[in-house]
Amino acid sequence: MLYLKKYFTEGLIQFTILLSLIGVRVDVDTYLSNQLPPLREIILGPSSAYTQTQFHNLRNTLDGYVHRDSETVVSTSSQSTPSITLDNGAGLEDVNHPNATLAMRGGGGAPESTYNLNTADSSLGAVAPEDLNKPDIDLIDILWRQDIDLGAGREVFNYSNRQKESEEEKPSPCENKEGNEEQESWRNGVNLQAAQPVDGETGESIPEQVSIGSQTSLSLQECLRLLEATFPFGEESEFPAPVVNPEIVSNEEVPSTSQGLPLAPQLPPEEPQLDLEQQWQDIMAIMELQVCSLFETYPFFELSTGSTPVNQDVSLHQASLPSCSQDFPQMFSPQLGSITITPRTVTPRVSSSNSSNINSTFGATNLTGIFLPPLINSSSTNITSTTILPDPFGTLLEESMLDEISLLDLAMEEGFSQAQASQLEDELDSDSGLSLDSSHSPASPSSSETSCSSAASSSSTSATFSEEGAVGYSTDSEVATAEPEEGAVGGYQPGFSKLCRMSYQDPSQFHGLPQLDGVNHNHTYNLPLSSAFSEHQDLPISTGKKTVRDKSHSKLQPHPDLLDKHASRDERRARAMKIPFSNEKIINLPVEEFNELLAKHHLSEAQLALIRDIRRRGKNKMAAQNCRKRKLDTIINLEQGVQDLRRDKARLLKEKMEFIRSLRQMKQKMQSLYQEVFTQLRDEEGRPYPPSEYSLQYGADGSVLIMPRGVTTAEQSRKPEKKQKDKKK
DNA sequence: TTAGCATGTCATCTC
DNA sequence: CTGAGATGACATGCT
Repeated sequence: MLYLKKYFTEGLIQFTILLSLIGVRVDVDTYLSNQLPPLREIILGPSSAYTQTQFHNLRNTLDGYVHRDSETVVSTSSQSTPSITLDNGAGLEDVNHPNATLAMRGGGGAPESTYNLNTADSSLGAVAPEDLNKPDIDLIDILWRQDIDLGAGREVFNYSNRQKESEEEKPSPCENKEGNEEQESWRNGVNLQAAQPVDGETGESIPEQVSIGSQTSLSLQECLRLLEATFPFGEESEFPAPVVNPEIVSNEEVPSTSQGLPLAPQLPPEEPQLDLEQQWQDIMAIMELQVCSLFETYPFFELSTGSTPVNQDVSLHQASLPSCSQDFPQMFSPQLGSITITPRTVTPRVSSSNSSNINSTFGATNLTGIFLPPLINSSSTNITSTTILPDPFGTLLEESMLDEISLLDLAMEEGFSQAQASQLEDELDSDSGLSLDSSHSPASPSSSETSCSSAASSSSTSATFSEEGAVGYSTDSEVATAEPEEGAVGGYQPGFSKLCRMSYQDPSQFHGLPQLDGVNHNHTYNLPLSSAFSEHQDLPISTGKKTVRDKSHSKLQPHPDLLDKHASRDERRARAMKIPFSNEKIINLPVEEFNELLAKHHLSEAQLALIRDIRRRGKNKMAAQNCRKRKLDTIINLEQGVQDLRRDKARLLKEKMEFIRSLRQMKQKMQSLYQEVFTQLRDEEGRPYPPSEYSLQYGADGSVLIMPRGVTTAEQSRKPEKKQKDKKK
């Protein structure tokens, strides 16, 4: 845990210092006004559990701007032991407040959470400039380390300390001495629980009965108005007066696991957390990789050279998610900080409420639940860990299913050169087993037909295609001219047909592999030469492979026997059987013309049978070629579809990451508003409400209540009128 | 010599 | 029923 904390601490410090240096100011009003419509539902969404929330004290930023002081988010608790004393599960209790409108409770949005350094991640995620580069980080780190070297411990950055100073400068007029003391102690991370009555049976502190009357400070109204303006709780314009029901308060004493406030063991054993730490370290390592390779240098060039790029893109945001859950226990539990600072304050109240209960608190009526992730009530015990970890890990695993091509596609979109992409793709391997972009072995120079076929089916280079095609064609012509006697026999000339009929209009289409997008889906490449060729016009153009071979032989040994030797079997048979017309005619003539042709000649049965076999085989041959071509086209189309889908997947993933980032920012802002409002609340005596005992809730009707923690929703439903207090929205 | 590939052929099925 | 096409399986030849 210490390691993790250090991680977060340093990260937060670096970031916050940077923010201070650059004077980042976040315009909450503008942002929220624009983002609010979906905000509520987003916040209420299931992913809320992942969202890091953070209570930032915005006392001094009521002007609608959130100035994030770098030091305000630094917490001494970061160095402390993980939170243990979880609040009574404010969220859990919230669930039990069906009628809860904005309820005031203690502890929920504990400002202490603001102190937690673990918010660094969320801060980074929320406000970190995307262009934050490593030198900046290094500079910040150096500055921070200098502070440390100068003797400024991390406590120097403790928000509470600074808050003290801030309060000294701006004392609240409504605060009386008691209130100041309480608030100070609260802000200093002192466990208020220790100073409050604790139920001896349950270990839960008994919330102080507070009657929020008309003396609610004006700042409360202002804050609520601000909150209302930025958060549409409902149509109700007035908040019910928050009234504390003594019964409810008393009921808090009831040990209720149902409230998610089971008595938890105190500090969990140190050892069981070691594994957790290790796991977190692993996650952090992944996050670092992602941050470095994806966000800061999103272009792929690092991915291609770095570790497996696959999951970096995928799990970046996912990996960051655990951090929020990790943060919450400390962020939102006042006791956590107190424990860290004053371990003696650890009480049996430590809550180890499990996530299931916590999740159940994520009701729509639970304002705290909105702002505070479920884990707010979780301690850093193993229970919590086990409940938290599966999610990020599961997500990682799930996202790991994203194939490498997603990143590859992203790279392509990002301008990744095709060569690099191809290289990367090769490295990433292909599950198709098909290498469409494979460098096709050049067709045999001695086979024009082969070259054509190869070019068609195997996507040979255009150079090979055009060159050999031309060669093949001229060769055939030469042969045809040189050896007209072949025509007498009439032969099947698939090669000639291909050369003449195949319409690979643009051999260059076969460039741009591996997609083979330009593959021309022409299934007519095997159509024989026009049947207009008469028998006497039939040229002795044999099949391509034979033609080329004939070419070489024709110049050296133009003997017909040798030519016949290389003719197709059917051609030879046809010659042997003295078939009076060409195989091309036999094969390609329409049935009627074919029958007429047969009728014109007196042929023996053997000749007729041979002719029919030749026709059958010839047609089947073309059919087979077409079939193969179709297969290839299908594969190519499928691959293209896969690529498109991968591109879409990568794009959607990118959008998802952006959404998550945006959501995180919005949640942080809402959390800040929550805290701001809460910290402005004063009871009738002018004292602030301890966040450990009260929390804000809003109801479906839009009313906002401040409710004491530990009050079940059932109790609320029974006596809501006693607890609710309409507040100006 | 062998593997891989392109092509041809056959059998079978469908229309 | 026949012819044509489609397709799986196998054979053949080439690199």
